[in-house]
Amino acid sequence: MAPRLASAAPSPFRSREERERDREEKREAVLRAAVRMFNARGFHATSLDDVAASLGISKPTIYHYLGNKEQVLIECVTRGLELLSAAADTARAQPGDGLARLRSVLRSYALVMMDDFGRCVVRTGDEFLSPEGAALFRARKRAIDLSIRALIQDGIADGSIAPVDVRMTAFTLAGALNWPGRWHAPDGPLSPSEIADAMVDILIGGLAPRT
Amino acid sequence: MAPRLASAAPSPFRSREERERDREEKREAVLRAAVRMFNARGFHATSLDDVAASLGISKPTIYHYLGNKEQVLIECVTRGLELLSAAADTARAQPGDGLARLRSVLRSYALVMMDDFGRCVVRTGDEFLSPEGAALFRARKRAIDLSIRALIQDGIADGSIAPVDVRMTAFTLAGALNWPGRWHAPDGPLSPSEIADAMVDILIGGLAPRT
DNA sequence: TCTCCTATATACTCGTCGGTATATTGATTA
DNA sequence: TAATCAATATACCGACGAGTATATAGGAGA
Repeated sequence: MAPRLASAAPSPFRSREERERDREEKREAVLRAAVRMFNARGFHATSLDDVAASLGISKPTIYHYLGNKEQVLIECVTRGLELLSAAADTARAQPGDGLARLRSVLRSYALVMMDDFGRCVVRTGDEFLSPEGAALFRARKRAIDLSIRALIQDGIADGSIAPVDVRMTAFTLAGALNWPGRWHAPDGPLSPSEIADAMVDILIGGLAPRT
Repeated sequence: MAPRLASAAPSPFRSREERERDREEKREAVLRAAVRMFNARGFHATSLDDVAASLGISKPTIYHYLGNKEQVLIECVTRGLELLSAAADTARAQPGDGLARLRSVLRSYALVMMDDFGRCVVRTGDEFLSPEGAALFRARKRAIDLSIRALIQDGIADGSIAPVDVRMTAFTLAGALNWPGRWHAPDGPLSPSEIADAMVDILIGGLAPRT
């Protein structure tokens, strides 16, 4: 049999980068499986044995990739917080007045809340984390809150938003948008995008200045 | 020494009703202690030994009054749901147009969410309950949701509320008002009443018909 | 080829916690 | 006064689950 070209038949011998990519991929798979189970059954009610079983591997393998159970949770929450931060930052950099940009941020925020990792942020109370974990967690959530507040400020400054209590408004908006993270079922009749649009419309309705 | 009047010196011998009242009082004390710890540390992270210790009693005493751990949680959640239902029903029966009555319901709802038992409703996901418990739980939450929807309908009918998507509006309003149950700390600078007013104003703002 | 590192498994330890068996005390009732 | 019941405690059991000790197999590098 003629020897095959390297490009046609990928060698079973992995290079350095390939192995690192493999490793990353496996880590990611563990995280995905874990976050799904955490969301469905709760953190304390999910054992790492369960997570391992759902991937057809054994518990020590999870420890090999992720250290310990809290670390798994922290990585999941961090993923979610990163999505949220990204949503806030990119939408904030767009053109348009304050109200338009706020709308855009809220929409993205709502969508993240219907993603596995976004959900996890909302479902993970401080009480599940160690004090250090909780502090980190709070700091990141605060940064996102400040982003939203800044946007509301901008809107008030440029006249696209009525003069409201910035702090309470940010709390209220975020609170409402967090909620789908608790009840949204991916198989419902409305798509995440439709839900996000509907909620944002309702919330934004009261902010425009009365003409 | 002269014998005292019964009214002046309460006898140490308790009557039937007194004993029943005592029992009820103790049950209530257990529930209060439990709900506080559940809210602070999470259901799974709170052991009944902890709850018992916080009352200076022993675990079997809790079992004597309440059966088992899930029962304790169910009673707490039920208390909260009753407060919520009561808030919805009494405010709904008041005079005024739909918008005014909705405002009143939302305000009461928000206040309940800053009470120990109200908080517990929001912090207790279905995943903590047995299937039967979760079903009961969902049914009662649904009833409350329907109350709010009915009120929005009324407001649309009488012209005090703009024609909105009733279902999504009810979800959004309730979602926003649920949130204080997760972050509100009783020692913050704003009183529950102030928070409730501020949130309701923000949420209601968008519902009045544009003139 | 010998050694070392990575990935993975099996099988264990140990603490925690829900729940229970049983004893005790004292008031209630027949 | 004997029998009973309510209230409470101590001491235990059994399960579960986080985390670990240890073994193995095979590729990577010297």
